[in-house]
Amino acid sequence: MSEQIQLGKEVHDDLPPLPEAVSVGGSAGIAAKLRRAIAAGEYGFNERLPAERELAELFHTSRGTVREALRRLQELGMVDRQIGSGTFVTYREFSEHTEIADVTSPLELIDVRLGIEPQMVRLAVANATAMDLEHMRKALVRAESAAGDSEAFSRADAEFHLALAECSRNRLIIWLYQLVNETRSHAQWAAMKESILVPERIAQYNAHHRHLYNMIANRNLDAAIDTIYEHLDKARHDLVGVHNRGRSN
Amino acid sequence: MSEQIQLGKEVHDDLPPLPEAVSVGGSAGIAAKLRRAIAAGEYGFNERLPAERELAELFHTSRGTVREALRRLQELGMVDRQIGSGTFVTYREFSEHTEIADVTSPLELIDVRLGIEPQMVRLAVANATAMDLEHMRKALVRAESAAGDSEAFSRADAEFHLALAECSRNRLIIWLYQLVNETRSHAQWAAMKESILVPERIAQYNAHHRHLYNMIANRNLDAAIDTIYEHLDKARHDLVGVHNRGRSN
DNA sequence: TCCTTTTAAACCAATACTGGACCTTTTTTA
DNA sequence: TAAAAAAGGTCCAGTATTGGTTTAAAAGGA
Repeated sequence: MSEQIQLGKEVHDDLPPLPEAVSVGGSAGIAAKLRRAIAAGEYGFNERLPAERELAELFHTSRGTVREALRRLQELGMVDRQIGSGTFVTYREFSEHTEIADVTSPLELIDVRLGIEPQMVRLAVANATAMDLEHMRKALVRAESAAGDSEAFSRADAEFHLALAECSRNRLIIWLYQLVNETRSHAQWAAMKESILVPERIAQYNAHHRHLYNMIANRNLDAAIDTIYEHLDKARHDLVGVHNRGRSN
Repeated sequence: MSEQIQLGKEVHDDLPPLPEAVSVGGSAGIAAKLRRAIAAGEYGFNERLPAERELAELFHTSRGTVREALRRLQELGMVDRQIGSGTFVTYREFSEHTEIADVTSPLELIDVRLGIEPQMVRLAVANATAMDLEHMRKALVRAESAAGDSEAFSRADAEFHLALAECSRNRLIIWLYQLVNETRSHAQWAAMKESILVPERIAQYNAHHRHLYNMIANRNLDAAIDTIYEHLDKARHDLVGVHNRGRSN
């Protein structure tokens, strides 16, 4: 394992050892090896695999065979490939929090947020420091500049709400909300992002965010509370709308 | 989702013969390395990372690539960047429950409960089954019969509130409340229990519990909500003498 | 033989990386 | 107090890399 991270040293490509890597099976064998390497965490979530041409050389095979192997991994949902960019791992290693995320529905999640976030807002109005507010503002700006990209907005949105949690200056709340955010970033919700986060809704959410930020900065408790309720109510409404439409086939 | 890890057959092949590509992966790879370095504690909370130009040299890459990697880390909420100052770690490690319990004050805990429990009550009124109510009633009876023993009451109290969480039929809420309860039962409370849980207060708490149970069983939302607020307000008051009138939904 | 897989090469389109230069802000130094 | 240094923010054009595709030949197995 030269996975060591030594920033003070040279990060050099020593050519990796390659003992009979081409032992069995053509593309199938290579796919199996890559799958195991990913499952073992050798390539973490969102990390990039070596380029196809590079893998071909490492496995002493041709690029076409490597591509066939990667195609299988893609079918398994373990990697995602992008022209000009690379092949990225989409497989998440199981964490201690993964199980709960897998059995939590988006609606349940909203119900939890309806409990926690208004309280976060109350505490934020009382406790937020200038630096907390600055973090919030930065996430806000990022979310606003990602108006067209549902994926980028989703990330910035999570960051904004986490910044809100940090405004509460309550470490337990921050910690709980990190777990909520983790749940939030998981599968069921991910599948829905594209259909829910249309530009019009993103604009509305951003408007809520900005108003919420202003009200917290102005220490206007009642208006801030109203805004967060409006925000979450709308999120739930948008969510239920998707469900209803989905059932009507 | 758990089928990828299942390999009961176990080919005799060695574990991942695949070389880990250390210095490949572009900006994603560099982001991954930095993320691991931070998670490993190589750069602690609020510590400054090397300057972008330095990192570029260390990783044998250009500044733009390093900036892209730092941008990802910023999106993950792991670092914050200040013009003229540098890039600072904002990531705190809360790996184990005991750690968060160590840094959580009783007041912080009450603030969290003030957010979660009223929502639990709302959901309980809507979703509680007969069996859920029976669990609650049993814990209630146990708490009432422990009127003289602060330790026994404390356990029964935790059980009662957990039963309340289960009435919500929301798995995420139940899971979160288990964590809250864990924090709640942590050592630093032990000393306080004796001074706070005098028989008179235990009697009041029990009265709250019974009323809350009745209101939920009768599906009386408003009265149930009022009761849980009264209960938590009193707990908070008993802690620090501060009265909270934070309800505003 | 016939069919599938693998190899090899070239080209395409999309994206990322590079290596500057110059800016504003912050920090340090003289 | 003023100047210098250092840090992140931004922009640019040129170059390199990456996955996608096609083609044809070679290899391997039933």
